Amino acid sequence: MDRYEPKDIENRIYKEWEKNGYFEPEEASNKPPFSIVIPPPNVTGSLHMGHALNNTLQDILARYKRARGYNVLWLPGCDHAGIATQNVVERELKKEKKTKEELGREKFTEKVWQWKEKYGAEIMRQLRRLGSSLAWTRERFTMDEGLSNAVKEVFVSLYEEGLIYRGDYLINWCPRCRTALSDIEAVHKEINGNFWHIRYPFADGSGRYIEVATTRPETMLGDTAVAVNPEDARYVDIKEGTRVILPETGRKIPIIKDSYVDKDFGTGAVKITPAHDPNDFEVGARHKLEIINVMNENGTMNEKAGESGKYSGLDRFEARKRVVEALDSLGLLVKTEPHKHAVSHCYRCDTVVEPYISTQWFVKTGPMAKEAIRSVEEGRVKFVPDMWEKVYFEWMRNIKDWCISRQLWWGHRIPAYYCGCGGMVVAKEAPEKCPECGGAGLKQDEDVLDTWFSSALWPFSTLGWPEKTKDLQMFYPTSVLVTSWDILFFWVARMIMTGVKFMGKEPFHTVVINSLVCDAQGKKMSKSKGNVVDPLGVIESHSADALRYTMAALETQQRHISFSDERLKGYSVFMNKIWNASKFAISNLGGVGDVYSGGREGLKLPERWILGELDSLIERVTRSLEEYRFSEAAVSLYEFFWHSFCDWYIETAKIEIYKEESEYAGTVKKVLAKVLKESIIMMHPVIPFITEEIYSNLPLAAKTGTIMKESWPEAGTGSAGCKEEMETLMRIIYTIRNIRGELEIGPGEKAEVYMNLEADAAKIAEEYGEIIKILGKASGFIREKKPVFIGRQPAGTGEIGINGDQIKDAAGLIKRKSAALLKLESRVKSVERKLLNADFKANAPVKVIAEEEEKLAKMKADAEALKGLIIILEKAV
RNA sequence: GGGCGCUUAGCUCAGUUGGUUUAGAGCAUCUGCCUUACAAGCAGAGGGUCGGGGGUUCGAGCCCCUCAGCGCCCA
Repeated sequence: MDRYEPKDIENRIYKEWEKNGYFEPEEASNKPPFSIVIPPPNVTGSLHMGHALNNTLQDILARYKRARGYNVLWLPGCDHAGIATQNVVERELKKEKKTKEELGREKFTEKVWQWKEKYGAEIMRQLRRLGSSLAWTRERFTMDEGLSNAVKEVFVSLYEEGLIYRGDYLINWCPRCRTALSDIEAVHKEINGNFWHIRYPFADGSGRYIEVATTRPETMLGDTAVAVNPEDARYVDIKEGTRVILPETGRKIPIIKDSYVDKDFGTGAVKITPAHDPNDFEVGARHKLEIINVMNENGTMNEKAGESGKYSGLDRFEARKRVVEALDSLGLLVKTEPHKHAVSHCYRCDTVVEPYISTQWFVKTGPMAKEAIRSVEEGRVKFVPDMWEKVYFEWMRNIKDWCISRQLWWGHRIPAYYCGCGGMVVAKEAPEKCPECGGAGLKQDEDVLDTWFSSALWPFSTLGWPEKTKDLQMFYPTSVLVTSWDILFFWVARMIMTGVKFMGKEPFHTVVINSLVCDAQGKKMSKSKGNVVDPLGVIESHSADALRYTMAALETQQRHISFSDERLKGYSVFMNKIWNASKFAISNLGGVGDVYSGGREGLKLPERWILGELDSLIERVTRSLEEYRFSEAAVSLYEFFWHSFCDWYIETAKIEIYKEESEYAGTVKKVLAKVLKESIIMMHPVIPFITEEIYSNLPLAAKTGTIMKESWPEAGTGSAGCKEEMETLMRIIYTIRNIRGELEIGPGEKAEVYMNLEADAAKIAEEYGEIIKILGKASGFIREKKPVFIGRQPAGTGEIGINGDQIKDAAGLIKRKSAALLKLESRVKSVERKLLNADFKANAPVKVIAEEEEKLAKMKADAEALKGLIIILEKAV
């Protein structure tokens, strides 16, 4: 075993695992199934910190469950990310000064497929680098034939049931991507805009006018009414239907009354533009208003914008400026006031989204949402942490219909076919004849489906549905979904809806919501902020294991976790610690054969103790993982391995091992082997590489070929009671070290130790004097006090001291000790008060009272000892 | 406007049903050490009264109310 070189070792080990098929589930198995489907990353993307966290957690569960005897499937794949992928390929084309239109649909999609092959493979490579134990034979892509078939099946079925419909509605339109978006793809952002107050003159030539206020003056060109609240006193004299002249168009539009208008906001009069505002669209529908669309698909104004198309061809923002200028010059602009308001932006390209009227396909979500709400209400799907259930309910109970058509070329083409006669067929396969007129030449819908429509089917489409495959039978419903909360609505909610609808069963029983990874300052990582940490870079400079440990340790079920270099470095150092401790153990395990498997009776205190600690570690880590408390598991393992195993057990073991002749050394080595082996098995889900490498070097007889085939350890028994004994021993040593520190006795210098301990502690000190001597660097023990000694009382066990003839800083020591005494005395008082309280005595459990009394006694003894010490020190000054 | 979350040591965070310590960890700080697994280390030390206020209780960081600050989601 030479120096640990994570990079070479990690690559080599991963290849071995994959080659040996360790990631694949057993085909025929008696083991209970455990399955997870990966949240499919975009083909356009590369691995970011969010993926690193998300996949680390999934891998921890997969590896843990394998060790627990489950037949595990963790299914890999990626999704086609319609808009995003089309965008990047279009950008590529632009470099060659070409457009997708020049290429044509077929050639263009070919190009995208080439892109997908290249970059999809890249992200899968990165997942491998992270150590993900994904079943690569099951890799899927949302546009695979099978998954595409599932999409068609679902579309047709929902259509036939009336849950998918087509119609003209106001949708969110991205003028840059030139496609419709769903409501959740339009992201609200606070914008510093203006509120323009505009006068619309009455058509009767009276010179009277009505003042409206708007944040979007350019849309006035499409106004078809002005609305006021019927209760508004300012407008009671105006009869409904009174006409005003719409400036810049010359059109006459009516004043209508609708309680939708907030009379306390602005002027109380609202311009109504049904084609360009969702609320106005509804008002328009109620009042049967004309809908005038004044824009083109690319966000420019069309020929209907202004008198004789005055604004036609202008970009909407330029048109806004011109309209305001024109109104100003006409004297119709009353004022411009700054106004902060929410504006929708495209979640893919951040362009301001245009509410736009067009023909689109929608999913009627109500009925499916109702079922999906029940799934969570009735506990068939649980969220971890459960706080997310509230968020889920909130959204699901107010769900809107889902616009699923996208004006793109990359994606699942909508299986609807149109005939010249006006007929339409929705079918999985292209029909030969129009069912209405019998004519041939039906044309398929040009549009594709929202990527999330196919992602919604992921838990069963990936397993082969609608075919009745073995995988589907064995692994659906999947067990756990691990994902980030930012796609709770996009993905999780919709999977539950389709799962219940098409499989009759929820797609998973638990949704583990992982945190969003932010930078060290808690800010969201983003390219524009330049605070993005590249996980591959971290893996290169540290190791995949260090990154994974950091991720696990940080995952405390908060919304955000802060990734910092210091934290990473800390766990990187821990890897080194593990490596070195293992190196020590392995170099001493020659010839032990196997790990200790005997009872605890014949063992000495350190062995009994460390095995007991191991027992409780096993219980703790197991419980933590069962409850998806990743940080707790990681922290427990760290604490145990470093501070129990390395700091104490290895140090005591050395004493025995280094002895020339020690019969007991063989037992110590076996215990050492057991603790190390079981520790690395438990750490393996978090840090698979280093644990595999250590495992392969363990000189033990009974080993499988890989740590991946080892079973999860089981807690033993028989160490009860030794925890306190060991702690007494440790406290004696700790006290000696503490005194040495205060006396500034160098580590090379040995000191005579005075001990006067109570019975139990004295017995331990007697029996394990050698350990105390070596770890406390004592030259010997004495029973008589020297004239000047310094002692600190290990609570309740007696007195310990070191000859303090050469106290270097007595004054400083007195100061410190006096402060400590003061603190202690105030605590003594507080506990005394508690014990004097009759109500406490009456109501508290006996056990608690006894504990408090014991606590008080110890504190009092400590205080007395401190007092004594201070007196001695004062004499010494 | 509706909803949710957060506020514990200088920093980042634990603290699982209210009573395991005298509220913990890592990093940072201070002191002393190259002790044959590890200086990416070892030994020791200092540091918080748990955002403010009120309440429930024998007892609250943990439950309730309220105020303040920060953040997020939905409209």
